[in-house]
Amino acid sequence: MVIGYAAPMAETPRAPAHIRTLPSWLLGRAAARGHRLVGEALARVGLRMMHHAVLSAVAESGPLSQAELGRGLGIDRKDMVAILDDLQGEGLVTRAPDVTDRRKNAVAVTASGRRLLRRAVRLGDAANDELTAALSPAERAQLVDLLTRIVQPGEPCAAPPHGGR
Amino acid sequence: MVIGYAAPMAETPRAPAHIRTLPSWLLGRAAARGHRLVGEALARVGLRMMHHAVLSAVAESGPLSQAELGRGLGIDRKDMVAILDDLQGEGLVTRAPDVTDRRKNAVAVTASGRRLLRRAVRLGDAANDELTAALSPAERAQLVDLLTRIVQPGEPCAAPPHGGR
DNA sequence: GTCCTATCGTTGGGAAACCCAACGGTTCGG
DNA sequence: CCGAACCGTTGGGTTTCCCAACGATAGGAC
Repeated sequence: MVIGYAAPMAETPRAPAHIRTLPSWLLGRAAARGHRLVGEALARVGLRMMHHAVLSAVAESGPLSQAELGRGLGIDRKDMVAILDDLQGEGLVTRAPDVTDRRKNAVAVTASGRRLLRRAVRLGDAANDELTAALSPAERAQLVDLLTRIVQPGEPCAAPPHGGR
Repeated sequence: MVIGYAAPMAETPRAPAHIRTLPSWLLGRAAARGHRLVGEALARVGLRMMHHAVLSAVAESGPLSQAELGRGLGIDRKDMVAILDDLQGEGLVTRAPDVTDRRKNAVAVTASGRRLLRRAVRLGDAANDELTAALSPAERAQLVDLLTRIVQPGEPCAAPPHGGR
């Protein structure tokens, strides 16, 4: 039972049309490219994306607990431990017991952490420029706006509504 | 805790997170949400995202080889084997040796595969509607356009015309 | 015809991110 | 005092991505 098709398959190697119109698919592919670009850029200062995000959050919002960091960035607690182990091991952040709540670790950025972050920000920004090279500044701003509204469907997860007690 | 160093540039009253303005970060978060929503939806018909993508590509572009599928969808050959093993095991696609090139497998969709795909498409579309619920139709179209232009330049695994090793 | 290169499917390994569930230590309220 | 809830830690697991081989096959060079 041979299907009698005479198809020069080499002509259309791509384009499943339907899937390419789905935001979920496009988001996945675009995120993969962004992850690759930014990952390669940050690797030049020995950082990974998540490490960069944590370092940036700590440097901006002062001493934070690991749980607060995880909620704010959407990182799992398991991974947060490993990330902070790495950052602390390289002297980029400090993990000190919180004085007011001994359950928490007060994560703070060090001087060298702030210094490295400055370089990482430059590299990350450059990678993002390359990622959005096909977009005009206005289009990029629009993309950021649209994505922000997709990521936060209702309220940010940092503030759960009153009810689940 | 007041950081008292004078910012040389325009200081914003509050800069919540520099990370959240980076397209790469937003893309990652948005893609994660889309993956979760679509994944849950497709799970109701026993499909995963990649399985759905492969099934859709095969149903659209007729018999294809595994390598062509992988290039068109950006899926690794290793994973493609496993995906097709699953799809074939459930009778959704057939893997027959290509008559013109015995290296290739001619992957084709079956009747039940096409039937299941129809349901999967509806579920996937609904999940994407929920994903982009905060966007107007025009905004969603704009998002698709912007994302398409971001994904294009790289063209993940497309064969480079010249290059080589 | 014989080589040589490239591709195809398959198998192997590993990395990174994601999610869930438990445990001891701690805080807080009843 | 006791239970509920939180925190950090460790333990499972899954999925996607990338690299490198191997035998089998196709196409071209000679």
